[in-house]
Amino acid sequence: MPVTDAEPAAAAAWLARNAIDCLPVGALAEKLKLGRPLRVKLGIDPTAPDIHLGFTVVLQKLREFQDAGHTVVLIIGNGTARVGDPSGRSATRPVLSDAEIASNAATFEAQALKILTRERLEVRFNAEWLELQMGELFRLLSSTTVAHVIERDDFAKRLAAGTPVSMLELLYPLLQGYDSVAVRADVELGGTDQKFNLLLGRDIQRAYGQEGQVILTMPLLTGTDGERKMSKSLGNYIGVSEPPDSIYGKTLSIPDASLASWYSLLVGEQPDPGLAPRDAKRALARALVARFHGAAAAAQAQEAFDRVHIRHELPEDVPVFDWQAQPGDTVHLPALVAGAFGVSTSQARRSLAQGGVRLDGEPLTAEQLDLPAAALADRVLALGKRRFARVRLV
RNA sequence: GGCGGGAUUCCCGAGCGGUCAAAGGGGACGGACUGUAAAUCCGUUGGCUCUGCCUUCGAAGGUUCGAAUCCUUCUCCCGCCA
Repeated sequence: MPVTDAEPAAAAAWLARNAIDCLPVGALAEKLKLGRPLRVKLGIDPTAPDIHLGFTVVLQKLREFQDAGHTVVLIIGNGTARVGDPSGRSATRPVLSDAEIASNAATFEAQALKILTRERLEVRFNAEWLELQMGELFRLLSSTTVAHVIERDDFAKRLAAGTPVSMLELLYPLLQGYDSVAVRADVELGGTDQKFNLLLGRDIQRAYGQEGQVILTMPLLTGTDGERKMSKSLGNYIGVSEPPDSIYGKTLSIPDASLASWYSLLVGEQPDPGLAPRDAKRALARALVARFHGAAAAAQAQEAFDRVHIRHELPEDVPVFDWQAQPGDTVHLPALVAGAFGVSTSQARRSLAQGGVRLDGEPLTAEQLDLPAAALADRVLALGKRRFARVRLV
């Protein structure tokens, strides 16, 4: 696909339409006027091998650049991962081992290709150029002042609060900027939390005699908790590689208040205003499953969810749990429940006491701690609303 | 180099030498309700052969009838001053 011949100002406006910042003002249109494919950079910290929905917001923007004929330069930060990105962190991040970095990076590209196209994609590892000689490192360090770096919001907060900030972390933004120099980036994307780093990249490029990159920041997607940004370490994320049922269910679990922002960041448009929140959420969940697993899987996920949660029926395929007993034996329920669902015996007792365990839909009471095995054979045990196991005596 | 502070159950964070498996919050789990695994409310939240027993409070020793709470040493972390 050729570089789009659309009018540069209009093209720039389109690309920046849902971005928070596109700086400097007017610079993107100027770059587009060059009439050549731009080099659009995105740096990835290979700490988490799972790409989650929040990250796809940025990836989709990259895809738009690709579709317009530009080149995406994906930088796997195997060099900088030895440092750890301090963005938004309140504590020092642990440094990853080479082995962890390698395995994480390996799964990353494959997942990114669920959204990016392989054409006009350049994948680079920054360890390639981060073995800096002292002289080169000094040149990089002299491009930036301490005052400038500690202006950054999270550094400022941590310093004010007296929490530690290591020299290594201070160095991170400079190394990220050096990446821009190394790949001669025209544009760099990131979440809004990356604004400082992206801007610093401009300064560093200019210190190296290059034209400064345009920076484009995308809004951060809220996590499934509806409060904090989606992040692997906060456990409020939906990974693009998760199974359909999981993506569907987790999407339905977001608070209604998150619907509008999820729609705008993930779908690109708002739901039909006449749609009830519940139905808008179902449509969103279906769209997301369809995006990563196909329309058929989406329909199936919805059906599976309705079956279990709305009609309170059994899932289509209930896992079988083998239990060693003769039909005449007595079965101690806490042990059975613990074994079937992988919880502790104590936890199983609590669930039993709270009426959280059902046999073929009938709640078991705390008094029935022992049942004859024959009463359990081939019946379905349920813990809570969504864990099922069919008991099979062996 | 000097002085001081801290390490508690998944996380944060309270914990007079006994009544501490350890407050409170978060998270998680279960229940009720419902339009969903939303919201709200209630309950539970170390393990087990469970009216009792066992293992936890950075590590190792010690004092004591008895320690998360006192002492010693050690490891790690942090602040202030230089």
